[in-house]
Amino acid sequence: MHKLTLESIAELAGVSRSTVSRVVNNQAGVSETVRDRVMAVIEHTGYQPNSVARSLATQRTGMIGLVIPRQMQTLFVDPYFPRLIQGISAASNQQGSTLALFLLHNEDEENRIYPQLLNRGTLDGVLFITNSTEDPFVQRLLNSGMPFVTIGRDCEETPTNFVDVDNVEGAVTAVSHLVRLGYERIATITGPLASLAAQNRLDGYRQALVSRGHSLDANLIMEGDFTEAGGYYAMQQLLAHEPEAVFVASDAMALGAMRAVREVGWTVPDDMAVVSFDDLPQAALSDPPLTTIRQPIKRLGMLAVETLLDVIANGVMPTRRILLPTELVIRSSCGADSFV
Amino acid sequence: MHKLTLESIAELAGVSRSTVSRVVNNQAGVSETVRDRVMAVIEHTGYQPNSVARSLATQRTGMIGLVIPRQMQTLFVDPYFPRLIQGISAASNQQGSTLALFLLHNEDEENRIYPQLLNRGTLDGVLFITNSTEDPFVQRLLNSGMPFVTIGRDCEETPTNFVDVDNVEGAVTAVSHLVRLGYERIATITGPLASLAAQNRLDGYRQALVSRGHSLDANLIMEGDFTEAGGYYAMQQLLAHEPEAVFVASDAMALGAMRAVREVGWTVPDDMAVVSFDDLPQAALSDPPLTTIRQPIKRLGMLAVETLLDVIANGVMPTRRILLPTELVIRSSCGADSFV
DNA sequence: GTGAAAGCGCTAACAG
DNA sequence: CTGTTAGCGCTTTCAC
Repeated sequence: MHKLTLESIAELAGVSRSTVSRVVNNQAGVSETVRDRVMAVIEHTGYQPNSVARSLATQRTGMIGLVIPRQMQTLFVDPYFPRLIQGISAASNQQGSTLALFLLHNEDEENRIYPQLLNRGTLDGVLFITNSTEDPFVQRLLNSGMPFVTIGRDCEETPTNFVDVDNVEGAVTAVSHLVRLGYERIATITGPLASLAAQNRLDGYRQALVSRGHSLDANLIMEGDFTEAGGYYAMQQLLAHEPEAVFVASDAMALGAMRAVREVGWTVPDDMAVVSFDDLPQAALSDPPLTTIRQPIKRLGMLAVETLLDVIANGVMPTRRILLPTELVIRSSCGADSFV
Repeated sequence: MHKLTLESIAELAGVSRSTVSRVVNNQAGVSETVRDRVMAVIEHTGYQPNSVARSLATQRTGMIGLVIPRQMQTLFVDPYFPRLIQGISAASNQQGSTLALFLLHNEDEENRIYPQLLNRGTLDGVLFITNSTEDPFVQRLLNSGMPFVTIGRDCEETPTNFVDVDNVEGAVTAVSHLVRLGYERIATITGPLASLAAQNRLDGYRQALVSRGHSLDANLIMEGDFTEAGGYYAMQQLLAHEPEAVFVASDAMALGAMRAVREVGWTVPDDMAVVSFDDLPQAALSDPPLTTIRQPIKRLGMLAVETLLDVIANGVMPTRRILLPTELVIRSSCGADSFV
């Protein structure tokens, strides 16, 4: 089997290279008969255009990069990453793009790989996962003119395209639910406040309380780190201040928090109502099952790709800033049952 | 800033395109002075060669594809995938390759994407994750002449390059440990036997018992599905046959199995010793902590990449068939403590 | 040591 | 409607 090129197909079909090119790219201006003849040859030979050559000619590769800097490697501990990447991959398959993955493990790799991503003409665009509002790579992306969309970064100052879950709204929903159920002393265990998601959820907590006429008590706010152990420890601190209910900024922390509650002989939700955030698979299986805010992670990944392709095709303006709504999933940890 | 090409650098440095190319590619046959001069211009302008053009000329893209067919989407439920992909990514960064990710979600996508992977000249090689001995894609890879390495597939008939954890040896180690501790009635909960890893671990269980002069009892072999619930259910069946110890083919199933043991009022390891497989983070945190076989997953990913690059550079012969050793991690679920 | 020239396989004006 | 002709940016003989 000889190497198949446009040229050889053209020869076999008795037409010129351009005609074959037109047929392959489904362009108008080819007669039915010729088109059919060429198609037949293509089918028969199993010809596939060389995408590298095409990229060189069109200055487009059809490839998008997913960049995950080293701070974000924490993604890998929970099921966030797998679901996100499934969404991203599904959308990029569907749109005919190919996905290049760049996990940066250390600063050296970042220094070596970032310039390559930006200058070598390999990528049509970049998806960048971050939750810091001041990652230096964003500035470099901006300077390079490379189309990009960030996932999980909403920054007021430099208007960049981003998609994220609406963490503020989710937290407001969670806390409002507790208020509605009649709890008075509502505490929160936050994520690490260096993370934007953690900040946003804390903001939501505050907004919900204030808008419902509750006062804020600094003793009822405890910083965690999104891990089970962190939630456990934070709850131990919190217990001294006797909250009736707590909004925990992640399911993993909620599991730890409930462990701490159990250990002092209290029960959830009777002595302490819990609402958390994420809706991991474990959330439904815990004892008691968690009332939590479900994040549409896979959807978020798909939307990120669609937004990026839109930016690539239609330019950066206007800036796309997309927040995805969350959903309150009511189970028993909040004590809603007793009110029904 | 004008577009930077070899041509423009050549002009700035007052030399020809070929000379710049030689400098960029670190080839011999350029005088010190000229080389330095060219280097200076490159540094100063920040020139990066266009990799698409280079690929077209060299017929190499420096890109490897990681293909995950739909059966393997189960990878995403446990921490296997994140760790594997971290290893793959680390090695491919280190070797200067770029990694393209193909998650195939359904048959349509497989049909559409497989031909593209094989013919379009985009990929230098493919890493294929599977645990079926008869995936049709392997045959297509073979026919296409595309260099590839399989992860998790050891098939005697068609000799293909693969890397995997040595599941047989791991299981032998686990079961031998139980035998050594003096247990007589040793059961096993297997993975789904459609999976090669599950088969291998069952083989190891049998080998260990037979080689130690124990007899095999079909009542002590129960098929699970690698999930917590599956392990729970399998153990419930097993309890009727009163085993003293059990080798469970995954940590997740072991957690379920221990739950079933607890529910009938038995304790681990006094009434039932448990050894499992994987060494997930949870294995150390369970009650009691699991004695288990640790798999070097990240290492496996790195090795897969190195093997693939070796195949790409040096041809498919001889066939590389690499099995990575596992490690027995002794904690308390096997009752070893009481013997120390 | 250095440069000229011929591709790599495709797209995209521009003619006819 | 179809073919001719330049490129896309780089590598790689082959002369000098």
